[in-house]
Amino acid sequence: MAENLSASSHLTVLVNPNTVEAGEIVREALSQRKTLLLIGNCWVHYLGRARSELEPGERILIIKEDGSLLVHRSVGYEPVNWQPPGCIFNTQVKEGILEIHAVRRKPPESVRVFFDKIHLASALTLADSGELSLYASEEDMHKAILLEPSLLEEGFKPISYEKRVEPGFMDVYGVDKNGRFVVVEIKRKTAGKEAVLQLARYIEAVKNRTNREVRGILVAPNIARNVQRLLETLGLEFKALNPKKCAEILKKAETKRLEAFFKEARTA
Amino acid sequence: MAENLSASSHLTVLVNPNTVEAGEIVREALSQRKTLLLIGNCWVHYLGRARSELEPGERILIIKEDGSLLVHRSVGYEPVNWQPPGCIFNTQVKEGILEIHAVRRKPPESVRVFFDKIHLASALTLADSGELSLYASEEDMHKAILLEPSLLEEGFKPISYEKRVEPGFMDVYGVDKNGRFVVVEIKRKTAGKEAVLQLARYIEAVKNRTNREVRGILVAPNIARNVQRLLETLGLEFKALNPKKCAEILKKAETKRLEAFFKEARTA
DNA sequence: AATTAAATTTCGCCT
DNA sequence: AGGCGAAGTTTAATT
Repeated sequence: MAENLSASSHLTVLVNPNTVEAGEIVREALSQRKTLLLIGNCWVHYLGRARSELEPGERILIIKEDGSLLVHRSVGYEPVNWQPPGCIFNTQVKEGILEIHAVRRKPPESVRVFFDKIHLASALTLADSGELSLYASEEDMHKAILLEPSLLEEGFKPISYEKRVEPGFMDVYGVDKNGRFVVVEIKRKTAGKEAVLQLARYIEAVKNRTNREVRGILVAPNIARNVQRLLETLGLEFKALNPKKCAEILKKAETKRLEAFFKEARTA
Repeated sequence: MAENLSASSHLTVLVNPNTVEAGEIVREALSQRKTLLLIGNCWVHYLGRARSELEPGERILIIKEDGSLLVHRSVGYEPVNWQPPGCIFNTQVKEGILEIHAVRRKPPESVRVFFDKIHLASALTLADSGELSLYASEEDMHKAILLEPSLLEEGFKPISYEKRVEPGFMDVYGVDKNGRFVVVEIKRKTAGKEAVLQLARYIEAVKNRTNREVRGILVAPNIARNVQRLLETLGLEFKALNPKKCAEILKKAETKRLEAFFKEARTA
């Protein structure tokens, strides 16, 4: 009844296989470290950090080469059931039902997926060496300010970055044109209460250690209106800076300059 | 060159289609609110809260009925590129390249996926009304009530737990704020007739032994409608309680307990 | 609608 | 290996 379409050794496809035929595909994928794709009616038991039961319904099951498992419903960004990479799998067909069991240690977890009807089964090899480049991340904003300190304000001189202090890591740390210490907290998107409080904690820590006055500047594309008041109350400052602009600056700047800066900063 | 397998109106599958043929499937899925599955060589541009570029490689693209988009690589739990539900899509085939463009407002974001080779294309309808239950065990519900008796009602004080009486073991046994005895029967799922009758038997046994008035409370996420009448007839009460909520309470309590322990350990 | 808190968070980096 | 912080976090609950 199933129609077999093996387009190549990289792709096996079965449409409407019975559970035994599907089981073969599953074993092929798991044993040969291929990606498995299964679409059909299934139910799922999960037991581990929490526990869940998923009633029967038609879903998409994906098992990847790294031993991760995803069960996706017809809606939603997140999988309804899953297992992170590194699982060990077990498969069996009993009384017309295909069971796939994924287990991992640390933490001990188990996901069991049961299929009684499979619409599509496929084992495939995905050749993928392409690289993902993420731009305008928060780290890029750090770099941009180190590279072009006037982005923060005229005369600012960075001393260190990602410096460890009491509550965590300060994004950027330096002195202004008048020689006063400046702690900079950077957010890629609208700064909320958390960012302000975080900055306040750093300020407090640095004040205690240096026994000198310290300015705190929050850098973000914008700040929540109610948070603005909190900022002022705590005697902190805000500097609007667009991540996009940082990306452009980084693009213009040569990698060499950045490397040179870090080398110099390290020896300083 | 493509092999067409329309197993039913709910499932269209094309193996090794050209980009034009694949484009038809994409449009079918998008216009009819079906789930789209595309496997092939693609590259992706993302622009929105951040920005990213994904170099060419073989991946799995899923577009769901709710307008969410996922691009999965051969490894990893997370999609390499995605778009949350509510996107608007645009498709075109130009110079042998299939482009799918997903846009959403608030925040303004755009994901463009380009395919130049498609191994598998499918449009499908996933019938899925199954419910996901994420919960704690029945024993966890017992513990939660013992830990936080107000979950049952204000002023309740548990006396014993899993106490042996004539027909078996009572789940929880205590007194209410007026000093009246209370027998509690707990069910993790919808309470049925058996649960009510079980509770009635305990009540009877306790009444006979104590010769005092005894209240009976059935605790469950909900109760079957016809059973509700039986419950009232027998003079029993119902208290809705979600297993998930119990799990949360236990988790919080555990956290507090640990914090207390560490604090004590530190001072010791 | 905006904000806060949780998640079976996952993921990466550093100690 | 464990711990901490960030994420294009997403999602649910709450104001």
